Amino acid sequence: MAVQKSKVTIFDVAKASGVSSSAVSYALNGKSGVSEGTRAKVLKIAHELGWKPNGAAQALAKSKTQRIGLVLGYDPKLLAVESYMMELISGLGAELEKHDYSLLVRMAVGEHAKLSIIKDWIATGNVDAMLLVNIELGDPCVTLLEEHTEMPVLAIADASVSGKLSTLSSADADAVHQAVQYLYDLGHRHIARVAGPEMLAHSYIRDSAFSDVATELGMRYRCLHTDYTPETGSEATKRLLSFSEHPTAIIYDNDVMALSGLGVATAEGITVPDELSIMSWDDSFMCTAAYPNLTAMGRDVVGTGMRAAELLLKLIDGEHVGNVMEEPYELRQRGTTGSVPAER
Amino acid sequence: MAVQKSKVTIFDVAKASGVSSSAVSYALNGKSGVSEGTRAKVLKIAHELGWKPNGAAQALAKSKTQRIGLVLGYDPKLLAVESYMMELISGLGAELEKHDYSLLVRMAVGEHAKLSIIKDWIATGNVDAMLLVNIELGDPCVTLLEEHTEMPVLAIADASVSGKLSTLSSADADAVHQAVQYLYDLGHRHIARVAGPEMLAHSYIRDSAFSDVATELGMRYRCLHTDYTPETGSEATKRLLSFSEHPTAIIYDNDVMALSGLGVATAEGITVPDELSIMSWDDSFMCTAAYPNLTAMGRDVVGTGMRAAELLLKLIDGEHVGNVMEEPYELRQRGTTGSVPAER
DNA sequence: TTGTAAGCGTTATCAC
DNA sequence: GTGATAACGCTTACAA
Repeated sequence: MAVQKSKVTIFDVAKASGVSSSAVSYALNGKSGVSEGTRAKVLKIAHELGWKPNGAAQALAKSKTQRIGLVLGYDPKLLAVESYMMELISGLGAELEKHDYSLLVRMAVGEHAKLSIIKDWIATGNVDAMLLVNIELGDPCVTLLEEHTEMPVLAIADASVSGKLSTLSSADADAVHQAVQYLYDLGHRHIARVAGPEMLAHSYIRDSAFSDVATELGMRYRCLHTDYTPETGSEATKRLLSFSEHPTAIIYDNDVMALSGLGVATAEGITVPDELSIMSWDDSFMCTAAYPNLTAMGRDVVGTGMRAAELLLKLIDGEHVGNVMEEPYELRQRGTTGSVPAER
Repeated sequence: MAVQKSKVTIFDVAKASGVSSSAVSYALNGKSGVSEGTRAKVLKIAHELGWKPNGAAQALAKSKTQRIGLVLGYDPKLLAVESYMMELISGLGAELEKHDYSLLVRMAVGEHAKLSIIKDWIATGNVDAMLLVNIELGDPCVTLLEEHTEMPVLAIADASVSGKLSTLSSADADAVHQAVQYLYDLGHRHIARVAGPEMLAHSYIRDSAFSDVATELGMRYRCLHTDYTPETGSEATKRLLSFSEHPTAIIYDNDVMALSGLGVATAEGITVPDELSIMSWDDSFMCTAAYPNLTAMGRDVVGTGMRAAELLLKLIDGEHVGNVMEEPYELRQRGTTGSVPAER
């Protein structure tokens, strides 16, 4: 049972069990073609010898790598400022693990890096399928992958930006409705939003939804875009509060900015939530660590990762997936939102 | 130049250029064995046909996968609560990208999962090298990898826990010195620390260093362990502040807990930094988003990831690495630390 | 300089 | 049921 130094092959197992290499292959893969007796013997010996299939050889013979590809945009700031990606990877990885799949990660650093990594994977066959995240408006990656139907792809995005690709749709639009209605019910009639980068597709989706819902409810709505950092979040907040008739509620696209917004309000002597309500779109540990705890729109990102893994495996099996809805967001009411003051 | 649907092989390139497959291989790999004329022709045709090497075939022939393995402990909370891992991955990935390497990620869910993933990689040869992070005290992974010298490994850890493995050593011990000395110079003589899980090797390293330095300087020092979440951070803070003679400064092992500690102090009417100084060990966006901004011990984690990638590639090339020191931490003084009140 | 052919370790297709 | 043997696509001696 000692761990073998030199790698053992099916030929070694075959010799040790006195059968042919193909018999070994059948036995190990649970296929018919060998008697139960020899199968048992082969399995026993393979285990004793510590045999494991060589990944490269298996991949070459089966044209299956047992790998899912994930391209991350290289912006350490963006990646670090939110726990979204790490949670997604956690769920994805945990689910893939059950099916003997691994996650192959590459960083897209530079201009057309993302596109060329995808091209590379299509040509080299280094992954069995890909997960596409952070789609931008008019993203060329979508077009490329639409053409290459031989590469299974799942997009995590709003269905309106993922073209013909199979999609795990975010519940953003619904959540916007939920959030705005919540503030409306609290009496707010003038709200603002501190959003992420404008070119990100999901920013755009939220932008539109916010505008629509605010109009529908007859509320005043103002939106400023940032790069997700607390600095730009603070700036935006200051600008919003600089008007005498400032909004009575601000929704932030991530929790770091919500936190910095809370700080700005405090520094300017504006009481939260009595004079100003604050909501965060992400619900990370930060929201419960802050004082007062931040009201947030939360969702189960780890669960989304797991769901994505399941769908990817379906796609690899040639099953149809289409457009699947993500679990809805949940409004987690905490200490930074309240009813609007009777008069101002 | 149209993208080929069916994969093109070197034989296709060979036929199209009227040479043999080996000539093509030589030409494409920049090896001697072909005239410059044919090389140019082959390269041109290969490009026109959109040829890219098949990953599995190349891996099988060269016994090189162009992949680095990373095992993450599956605890979405732990992974999400800090940006450390995502930053490390960013740096790692960006540097690997330059050398045509990818990152293969697997989640260790369950008891001995980490160990068996490592065993799997040793046997299947699915990665060329491994990065070992989050080593625990007496970690069996270290022992296993020490035996398998054929698998290049870099540990990111304190050299005292990584055995004979090549190591990128954290500068934790030095940083502890720096932090405590800083508080001492501000007049603090009674400090406390809210630490992470006790079984993590780096917690232990810091534990020891803190004890030593405090003793050396003749300071009172108290330490409580948590699971890194804001809830346990708050609890620990409350306990520390419940004594009439409470510490005048608290250092937290991560920024979420520091933030929650700040909240606890505020809620109890203790002014920061006038009556209590607070420091965070990690410096993420949260520290500059909080109000007041949190003083923190920061370091360039992305840079550490890049350095790790370089060292791993060296190891793969058979070079000696040994024990390399990480860049030192940097004390980033902000609004939550100050001199101790003249009398209490 | 060029082409032929033997690996690399599997899986899959055949006859037997 | 079993065992040769040919793919899989590339690298690399070894011949020509």
